[in-house]
Amino acid sequence: MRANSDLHVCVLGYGCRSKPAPAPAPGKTMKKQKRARHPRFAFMTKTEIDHLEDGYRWRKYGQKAVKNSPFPRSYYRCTNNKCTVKKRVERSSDDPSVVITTYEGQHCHHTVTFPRGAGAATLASQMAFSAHHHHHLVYNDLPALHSPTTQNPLFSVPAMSSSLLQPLHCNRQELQVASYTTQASSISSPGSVPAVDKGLLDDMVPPAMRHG
DNA sequence: CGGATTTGACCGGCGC
DNA sequence: GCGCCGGTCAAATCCG
Repeated sequence: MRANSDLHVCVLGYGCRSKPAPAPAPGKTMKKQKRARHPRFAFMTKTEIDHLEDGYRWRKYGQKAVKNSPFPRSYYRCTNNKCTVKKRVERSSDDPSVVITTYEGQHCHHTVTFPRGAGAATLASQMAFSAHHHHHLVYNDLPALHSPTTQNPLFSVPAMSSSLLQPLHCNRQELQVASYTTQASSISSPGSVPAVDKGLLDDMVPPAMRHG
């Protein structure tokens, strides 16, 4: 059962930790890089589903109770062994119906299965990744995730266009309908955030998807 | 039986 | 220096 009745996505932003990556201290198993250098971005999804399907396969590798939230935070890693993308999933303490998903890194492969019910997650993630590619959106770091009222969302997706729920049938025009340019410009102060243009759209839509 | 999930322990960063 | 906290590991467990 997919509770996709009220899917609402807000891309919060992305950024790289500005902290210098320290030399890997002599730990027991080289504890990876403590400070990730990968681009990160987070978006909020108003959904009852904890783990949104975004077209990629994720393996859960941890779960922790976090200080600011009564809900645990889950840690996922892309199951593709060549892909180091990670994501964190947690519920907003302010609004339990809102799931905050934080992606870290970029997929080096396409989706294994195109999402059906939760296209917003994929769309938002691809938008943000694409935005990173195009240097359209630059955040120093993530804004306060736990303060949805003061955040500065880049995109807002109040309602999932039915076209987005048609996997493999999304063509350029359909996606353009859902490119949220007007939403983004109305939410953000003029000029601060460039609208999602066709170039961006072009980048976020895999070639295989375009001929619909 | 293989892959995914759970869960407690461990480690490092950071603030005090 | 110490304690808190977030992030990751890895063994155990679950599930198809």
